Amino acid sequence: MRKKELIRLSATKIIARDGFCKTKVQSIADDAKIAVGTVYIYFKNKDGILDYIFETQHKKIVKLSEKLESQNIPPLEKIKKILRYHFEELRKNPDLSSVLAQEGKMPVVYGSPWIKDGFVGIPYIFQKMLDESKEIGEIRDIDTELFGAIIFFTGIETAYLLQIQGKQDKHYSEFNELVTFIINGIKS
Amino acid sequence: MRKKELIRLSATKIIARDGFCKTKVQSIADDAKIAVGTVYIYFKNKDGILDYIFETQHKKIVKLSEKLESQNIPPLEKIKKILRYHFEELRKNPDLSSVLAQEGKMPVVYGSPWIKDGFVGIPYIFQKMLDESKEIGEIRDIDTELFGAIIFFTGIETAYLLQIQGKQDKHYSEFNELVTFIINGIKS
Amino acid sequence: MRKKELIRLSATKIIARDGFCKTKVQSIADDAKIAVGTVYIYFKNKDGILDYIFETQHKKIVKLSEKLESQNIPPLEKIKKILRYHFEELRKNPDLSSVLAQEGKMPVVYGSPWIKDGFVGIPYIFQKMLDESKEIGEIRDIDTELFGAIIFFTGIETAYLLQIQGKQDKHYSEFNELVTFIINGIKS
Amino acid sequence: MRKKELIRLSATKIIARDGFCKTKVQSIADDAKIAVGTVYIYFKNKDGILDYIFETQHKKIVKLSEKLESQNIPPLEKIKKILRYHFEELRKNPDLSSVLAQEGKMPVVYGSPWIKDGFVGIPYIFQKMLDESKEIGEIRDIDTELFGAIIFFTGIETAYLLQIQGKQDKHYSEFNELVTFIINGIKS
DNA sequence: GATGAATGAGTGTTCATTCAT
DNA sequence: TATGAATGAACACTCATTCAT
Repeated sequence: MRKKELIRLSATKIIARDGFCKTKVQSIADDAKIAVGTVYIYFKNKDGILDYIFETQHKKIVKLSEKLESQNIPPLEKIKKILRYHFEELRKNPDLSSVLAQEGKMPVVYGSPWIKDGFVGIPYIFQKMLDESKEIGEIRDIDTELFGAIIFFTGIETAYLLQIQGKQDKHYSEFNELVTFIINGIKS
Repeated sequence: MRKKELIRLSATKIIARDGFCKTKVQSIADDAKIAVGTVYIYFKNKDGILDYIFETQHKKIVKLSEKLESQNIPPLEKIKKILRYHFEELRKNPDLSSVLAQEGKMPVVYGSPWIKDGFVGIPYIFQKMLDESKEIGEIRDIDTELFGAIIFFTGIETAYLLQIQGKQDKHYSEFNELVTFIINGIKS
Repeated sequence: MRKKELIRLSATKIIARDGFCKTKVQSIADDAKIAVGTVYIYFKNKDGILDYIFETQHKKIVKLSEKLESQNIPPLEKIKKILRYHFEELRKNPDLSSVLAQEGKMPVVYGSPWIKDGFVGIPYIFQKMLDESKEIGEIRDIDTELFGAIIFFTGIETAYLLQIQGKQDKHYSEFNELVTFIINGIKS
Repeated sequence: MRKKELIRLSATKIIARDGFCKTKVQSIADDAKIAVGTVYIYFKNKDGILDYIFETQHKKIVKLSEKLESQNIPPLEKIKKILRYHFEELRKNPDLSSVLAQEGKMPVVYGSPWIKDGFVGIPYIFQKMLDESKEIGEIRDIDTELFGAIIFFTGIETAYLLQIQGKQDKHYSEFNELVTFIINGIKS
């Protein structure tokens, strides 16, 4: 596999376990069975690794949302699809949900170069969809900026909670509960 | 003020700004205008300071929930009251909402000595209330363990989001939106 | 002794032996019988230690030259006195002559904060004295900027050469030879 | 050009700018537009590059001195000729004068394999010439070992000083001043 | 010979923690 | 209690060197 991806996967595993700050670059390298120095060929520094983890996930979602935009789907449905996709990703990679939940609000992330259209950009995508939804009367009059973010972070959080509550197997049904919760919570 | 409280407040301020791991004990001491050594009279170590921040907030909520238990209030109403109280606390101390949101899921917290009946204990309180609520048919048949945690963390998250979105002044109305969102989301 | 001086002396010893770049901060700390961390209480970084060594020597010479300025001494005599003083310093501390000779022309030194009136400032002091000397016809028409520097660096170099040629004991007579060499070299 | 020479020239440029210790082999390779690995085909290690720079210059001077030996020239004249040749070399390659002045007294150089008859050998050549000169009464009774070295290093130093004082164009006249300085300094 | 990705020992620097005052 | 200088283990990052291609 491409070395950079190898490092991303090992880093996700270790950071999920130890937390970003307590994670040693050496541990990541050990897990990836490469030398420390190699990490620094692909990443400027330790922060860069975390950035890349977020960036990768961010890109996937943005790509999906762009694809959905070109389709004629009701906005709430689009939100559901993105949530489902993201949820499925996190189910397949539980460590990722830990990292996103644990490190997703760290100041370090907000100082990242990709922040301009970064992870925080996804709440904005949700906001736009909620705006559309509001216009056609699907949902009631909520603060879409706030709820865009709430919905996004609640999604990550729920995936994380399922994991620490040992309910990985119920992912599918619990996800439906979550969607029902959200939709009922905002619909007119 | 009692030195220990002084340290807690300074620590909350600094940790909110820099994140726990990047925070230096020296910075906290500087902010509190005391010597580093003094911190170690009141706290076993750096982790102990974060513990104490969570513990303090936890105790307040447990105290309130115990008081509510002795009263004859519908369970959903109890949840609302606790959320409102917590929200009000976070509004008065925005740094606290940053700390709770940023560090509340860190492994470090889960390794803390007070964890047994700790911060994570609050979701359990919510769970019990949701169970009661479910029994009397106020809400539909949800996974109360999961939703106890979702509701609790969403509360903290929302307070944090209001702050970074610069909506401190709309705290009250946004809180009502959040409560409506949650109640609508779970009611039968 | 003051810790900072202790570090300066140990650093001079170790740098003379290993060269600045190959010198480990740990070695300096070991020699000074203190912890590495202590070095960083007194110095911003490793470069700062070298700066301080130069700065200290520079200040001594500037002080002497200021004292001489206030006296009614022929300029060539002033140069002799400064050279003699510096030479005597280097004889008492052979390691210092190694450091000044070896590191005195490194780019690192030229990037130092004290460079404005720094070590390179001493050649300028010599230049002024040569200018005076030229005016009164003591010496011939030389490029005083160039020879100010040549005389200064030759002084350091000679002290260094005496050391590596194992002639520390002949310091006094060799110094007189050097002075004669310089004076004969520039006089009218 | 032969790769080894290419590397020597690039190394001289980079070392003059950054100092030997701070110079990365990668930088030299970049400047020479070759791969790092290639450097290690022509040189055993990084020190070897510096050795070669000195060795090259040393060989030229030894060659010249051997040629001069076979001619019937007064010893002082020989010294002048060598100095002039060396000076001219340094004028054509200012980076070289920086390297020789900056690194010529480093312990690293004294640990080099070619040191036995190495760069430090040139002072010895000068010493022999001064001995001859002293015998025929051209110069006064000086410590020829010391002055052989002083004269040699002063030559390098002066070339270096001319460069940092921005007097490259005056090289010729300044050189004559230097020679006059030295000859007057040592003659009977 | 030439390459440059990979290596990993080595080092500057930080910072939680201690303890003599 | 309070102090803050001193400690030294720990860690991010570098870079000379190697070797499979």
